[in-house]
Amino acid sequence: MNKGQGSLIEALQARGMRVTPQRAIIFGAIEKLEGHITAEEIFEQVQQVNPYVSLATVYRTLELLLELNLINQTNFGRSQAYFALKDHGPHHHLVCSECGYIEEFSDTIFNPVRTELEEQYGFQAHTDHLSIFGICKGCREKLAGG
Amino acid sequence: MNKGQGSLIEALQARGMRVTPQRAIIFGAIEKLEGHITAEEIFEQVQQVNPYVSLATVYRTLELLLELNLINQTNFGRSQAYFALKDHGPHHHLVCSECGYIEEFSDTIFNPVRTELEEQYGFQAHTDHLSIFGICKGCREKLAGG
DNA sequence: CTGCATGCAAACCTTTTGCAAGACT
DNA sequence: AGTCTTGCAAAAGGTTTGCATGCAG
Repeated sequence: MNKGQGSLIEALQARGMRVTPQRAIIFGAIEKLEGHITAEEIFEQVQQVNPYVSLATVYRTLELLLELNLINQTNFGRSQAYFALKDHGPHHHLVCSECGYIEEFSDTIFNPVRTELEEQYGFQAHTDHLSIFGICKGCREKLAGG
Repeated sequence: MNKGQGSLIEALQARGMRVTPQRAIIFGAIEKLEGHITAEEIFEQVQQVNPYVSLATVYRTLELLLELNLINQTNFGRSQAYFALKDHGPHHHLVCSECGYIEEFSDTIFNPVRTELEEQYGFQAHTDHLSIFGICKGCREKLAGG
């Protein structure tokens, strides 16, 4: 599923979109940071490669990637948006309310829920990228212990 | 479970917090609007009672209610925050990506998911207020038909 | 009376946008 | 060459904050 380095460039080219240096740098940053990252984080990473790329361009590029369905956007209950490459299957996140730790888990766990919603409400759920809050293993042990 | 009118005032008094006229008006607005409402909506409703209450106070009061765990905050994938009284049991929302329609469903549907997360990840999930996106019944029919 | 709450306005943070200049195909 | 993209800076939208004043307890 993972398309490796340069996948975003190829994806863009395949759709006949322009691959500008800025976009290439931004793609590189996203691929390097790999995970759920904010526009600001991408921007900082981009700055290290070329300080003349603007934040506006980062946002515009993210918008483009969203339109092309190459990344997805979430906000883990926080004020900024988090972005991630869509290169490793549908999944969701456990977000620890104590320490902020984020762990992935597979979408398959939601299969029964999806079925239920379909049957009960006629609702076709796109369980794309949920964030479930709670207490992670580590924090539970810490809290229990002391 | 529903504590009826005035419940917020009582809850505040019980905790020894001040009940100012502004807070009373804001509480009234929240109880009247009953549902998932934005700070702005609360503000507008409050204005109809007393136009001298400020938006800042609305926000400060909402913050207070959050701290006291009397309301919860969600953002249905949108930029503003939505608030709701915590007076009718744990539940979640189906948000239609087509028409914006929002429907509630009970938390019990997540029981298997919670168990699974506990067993697999040691994660204690607080499935408080999830928003699941998808296509609602009405829109599915419309899309299928036309 | 005292400290917490308020109003106002300005600050803040994240994201979006208008416009002229520049670069990709 | 023509169109799409960029940078800059300003605007926008939602939320928070500093400070002097006012009111609840």
